[in-house]
Amino acid sequence: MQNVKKYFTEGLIQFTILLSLIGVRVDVDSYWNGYYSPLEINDGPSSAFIQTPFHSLRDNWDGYSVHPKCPELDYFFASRRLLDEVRALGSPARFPTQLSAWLVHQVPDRSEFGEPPNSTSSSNVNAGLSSESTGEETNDSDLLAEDESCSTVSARLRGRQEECQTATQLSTEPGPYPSTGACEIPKEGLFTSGASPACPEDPRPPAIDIHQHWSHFLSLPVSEFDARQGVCMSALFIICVCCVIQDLDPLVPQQLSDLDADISSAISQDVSLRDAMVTGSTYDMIPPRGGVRTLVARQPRGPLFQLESTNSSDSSPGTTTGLAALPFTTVVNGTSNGTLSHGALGGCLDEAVFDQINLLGLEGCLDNMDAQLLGNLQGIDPRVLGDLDSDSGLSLESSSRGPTSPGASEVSSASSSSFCEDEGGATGYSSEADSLPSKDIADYDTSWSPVDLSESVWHDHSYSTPAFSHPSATTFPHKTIKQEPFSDEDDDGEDYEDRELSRDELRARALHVPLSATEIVSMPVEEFLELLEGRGLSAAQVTLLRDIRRRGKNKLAAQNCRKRKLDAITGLQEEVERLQAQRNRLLRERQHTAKALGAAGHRMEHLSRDVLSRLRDDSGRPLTPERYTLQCGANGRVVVQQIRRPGVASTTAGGKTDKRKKEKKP
DNA sequence: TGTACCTGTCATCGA
DNA sequence: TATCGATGACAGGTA
Repeated sequence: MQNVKKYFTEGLIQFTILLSLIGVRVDVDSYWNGYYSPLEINDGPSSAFIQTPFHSLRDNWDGYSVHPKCPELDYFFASRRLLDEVRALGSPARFPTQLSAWLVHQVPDRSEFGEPPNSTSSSNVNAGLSSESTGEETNDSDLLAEDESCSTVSARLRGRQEECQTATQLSTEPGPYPSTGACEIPKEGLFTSGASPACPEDPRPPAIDIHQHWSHFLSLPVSEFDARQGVCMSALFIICVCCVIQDLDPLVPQQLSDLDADISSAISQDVSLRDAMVTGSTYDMIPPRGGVRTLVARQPRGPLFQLESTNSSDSSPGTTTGLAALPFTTVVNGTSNGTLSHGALGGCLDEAVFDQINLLGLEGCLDNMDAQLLGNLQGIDPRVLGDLDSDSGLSLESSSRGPTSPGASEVSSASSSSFCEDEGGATGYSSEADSLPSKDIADYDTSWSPVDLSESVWHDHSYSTPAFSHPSATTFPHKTIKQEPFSDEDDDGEDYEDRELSRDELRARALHVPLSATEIVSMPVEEFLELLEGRGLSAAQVTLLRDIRRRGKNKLAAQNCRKRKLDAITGLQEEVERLQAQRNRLLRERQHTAKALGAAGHRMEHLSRDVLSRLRDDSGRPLTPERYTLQCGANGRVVVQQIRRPGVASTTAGGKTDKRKKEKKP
């Protein structure tokens, strides 16, 4: 298998050269650096395979790891914001998908058949890339970018001297072409023998040379090259995709054998690139059941490469498959296996996403669905909406769940604020009836395919969507791994209500307390006391109300307390790190200072020797450092001082001092 | 089965 | 004295 991978990898490199020669920019560096979005359109109306680096955002959905200079940053945040708005509409916030790759192959340029390169039949994607796809507005920056791309490719190909030489020979073909690298060679020359329509004024070298190069490059006979070039291109591209999937993205679970099984069929289909659709897990709106319109995830059953020849634009808006083929599912779901997604060039993320939404009728579907959801929501006490994850029916939307919680508390709040809290974590005294609601909420209103979402979808706990507890109003796409499919017994409406109520609310209902736990906890003290006194409640009701309020308050207080504790721990950890860094810095400074001090001492010693050697004592003998030393006074004057030794008299400048001392001593 | 973690609850203290 | 917030401790549930 390693040999196969190596072979495919080398094939990828070769194909990189081919793509560069035909004008398709291949950013190999992005592959090696884990930025798996190598294919970009450089020009040409037919080379419309584009990829949006959804998977590059796999682990940086929060945007932290996006390079600040990344040109896609703005698009990224814009798309994130828009997608959040889509989530906020009430639709299933996460669209699981299994589709990781889509396969397209090069179709003959329509310009070959005399059609204008910018005809309306060109792909929409190309239309969106007019500045590059037209090939006429290429400016210097583009050329520089192409140069960089080509140089990158060349740098990656140093180990393959032969191919590199071939590529260099092709790219530096003598002629009127600017020496901007292999990317400048018009791809038309590869497929047609005539001059390229992109640059009609420029004479082209004989196409046969190019064919010979290509034939040699592909180790194919010249006679076979013309007939097989399309297949070769397709096969190479498939190989390229296989290499990408197998070698470059370890998250892709599909096996190469699965891909190989589909290659033949894939090649046999004449699919336009722009028609290649992203297919993933799709949601179908099943008929209302018990008043609940349930989204059913439909797992794609086709081969990995969904070479559907149906034009995506034909999808009528508003159809029930509007949620299908969501291109941003890979983005939304950070744990998706998606690696290759349909989309536009880097920077066209949001356009691609919402173009797909529009094309596939998601907009209409969302409208229909959300209208229903909102209609149901209107009948719900808004305060109840936050009660779902609370055992006692209390809203946990406290400040402790806010996004400001840093560090460890952020993790805690992230997990607790998600849907998964319903199932994860303790529910307190949930051995009683109150353990039921959160655990089985999704049982009665969700229906997922057993093979659906199994492990790759709902593990992302990082998003928070307000849940509402009304069973007939929503679906709970979270934590459905353990959820049983629809069962008849789940249709019992009273069961719904009983399950979602907490213990305290059940008790309150039993005692006919007309208020919810949220109301009891959140109301002011005066109002609460007025409630206790003014409504003629029984002692049991009053006790229960006090207990509910006390427990609810304490629960929130406990949450705040834990949040503060985590914040304190985090702050202390940061403090420790800061102090350690400061200590290390001070140690380095001390070492540096000691070293500088030693050097200064040495220089002082040398200077003293030099000065003393130039001085003479009263008898004309040079001063020796053994007997004299230089002393720097407070006023900046330097004096020679004789080292006091028994029986040694001072001379020169130090004589006066010694004399004065001698005079003072008696 | 043991362990870590999360969460709800109780008891207690101080404001 | 009642109320409330904070916090330690405990218990139950889950992975």
